[in-house]
Amino acid sequence: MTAESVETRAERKERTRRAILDAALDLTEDGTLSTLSLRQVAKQVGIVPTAFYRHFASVDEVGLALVDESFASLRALLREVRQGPVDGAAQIVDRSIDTLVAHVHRHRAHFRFIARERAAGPLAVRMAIRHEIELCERELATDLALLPGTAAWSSDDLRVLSGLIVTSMVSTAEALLGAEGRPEAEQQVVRTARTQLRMLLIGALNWHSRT
Amino acid sequence: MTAESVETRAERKERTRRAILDAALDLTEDGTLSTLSLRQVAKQVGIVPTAFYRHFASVDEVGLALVDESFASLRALLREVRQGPVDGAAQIVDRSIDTLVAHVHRHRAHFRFIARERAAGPLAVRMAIRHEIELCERELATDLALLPGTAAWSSDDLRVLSGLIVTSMVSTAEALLGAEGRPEAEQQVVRTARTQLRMLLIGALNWHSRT
DNA sequence: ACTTTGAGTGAACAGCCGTACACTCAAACC
DNA sequence: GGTTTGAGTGTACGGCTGTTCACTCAAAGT
Repeated sequence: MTAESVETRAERKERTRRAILDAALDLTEDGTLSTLSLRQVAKQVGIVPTAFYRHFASVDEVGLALVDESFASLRALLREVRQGPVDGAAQIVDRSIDTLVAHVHRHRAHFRFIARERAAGPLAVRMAIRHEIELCERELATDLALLPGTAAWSSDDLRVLSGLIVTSMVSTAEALLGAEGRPEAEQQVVRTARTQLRMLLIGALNWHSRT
Repeated sequence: MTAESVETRAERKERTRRAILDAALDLTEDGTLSTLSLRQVAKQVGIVPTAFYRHFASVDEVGLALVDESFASLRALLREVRQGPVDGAAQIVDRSIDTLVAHVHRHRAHFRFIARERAAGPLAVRMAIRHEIELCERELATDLALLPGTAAWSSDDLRVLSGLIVTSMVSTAEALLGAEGRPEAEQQVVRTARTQLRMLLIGALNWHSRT
């Protein structure tokens, strides 16, 4: 029988590649990308150090791949929030934060990775992350332009507000990671985030460009 | 004659200690504390590796000392801003941001260090930084309580607002570091920060606790 | 069936790492 | 003036690092 060769060659390669990414994600939980050694990764994956080069030219490239992955899932999250109904402001706030919390739970390792490397990673990785966050800000700004009340806003002011919101959400995500596994601390973070977003929204509603 | 022994023993030790801290600050410009090796530091200072232990038990302890230093100067900054006159809101915003910009220029290395290690440093260092930032938030909250218009605010809401402001200032500082040496980019960051703080202020002025 | 391809192997290398240990020798102390 | 102290020295060690090179050997291509 030789039951249908269960794994094609490309599949096996892809599986190893995934294993490398997962190992890197796991091993950066303590330490940075720059402290992550190729040999540690290889050992955890179960391959010999030199086999690593069949998949990536350096550890930094693994970092860039992880940035792509992380923001791919984050963009999926944002799309999800965005296509929801535009009901009251309070509902938008609550729904956004609930979605963020769920996503941080689901992709904790990715968020931790981004939070760390955003400030401390290799230059190329830092630049990639900064670029992705800027894309998020831009997308949010175009969405905000569609909201009632922002008709008279300058595009600069829209970008400023979206920057403010993104910054607040990033720091909320970081706080959630810090509250790991302590439900009451996490609830506190969620309450704070809700109030923060509402304050921001009130500021926005009373804002008039060109004052 | 033997002209007054120019350096006492304790002075010399202190000078070496400073040299170690400066070297660490300089060498972390590329890489993190965890990638910083005791041997690199020793070489830059001009001492043999083992002499390092006369001053610090580990690289992490150097990190903690640097956290102390950084926030000592930051607290001086905050005191300076705080004791200024309480004129119009716009003046407070402008003065705060100008002071921040000046301070980031003066202590760029320290700010870079904090920005990096806040997310990526050793656990003890991360905790120390988080604690210091929390102190800043608390002090700001008590100052905000003295401002007109916040009389009816709950203490929770005061903390939330001060958290929002601190977060915004931290991200402004990070943006300033990113705009290193490009004056037009830096001016853009300053303009954005001003608008952000004003939006926050408007949100605060229209806020009513317990809604 | 024969050839090519390429993921994974295994030994070897030069270099850096932290740290242990025994030491010097001048300032500080009594 | 003799003794103690302690910052800085020099050597040596085992362990981990990235990268090289020549290799196997089964799947894929022809």
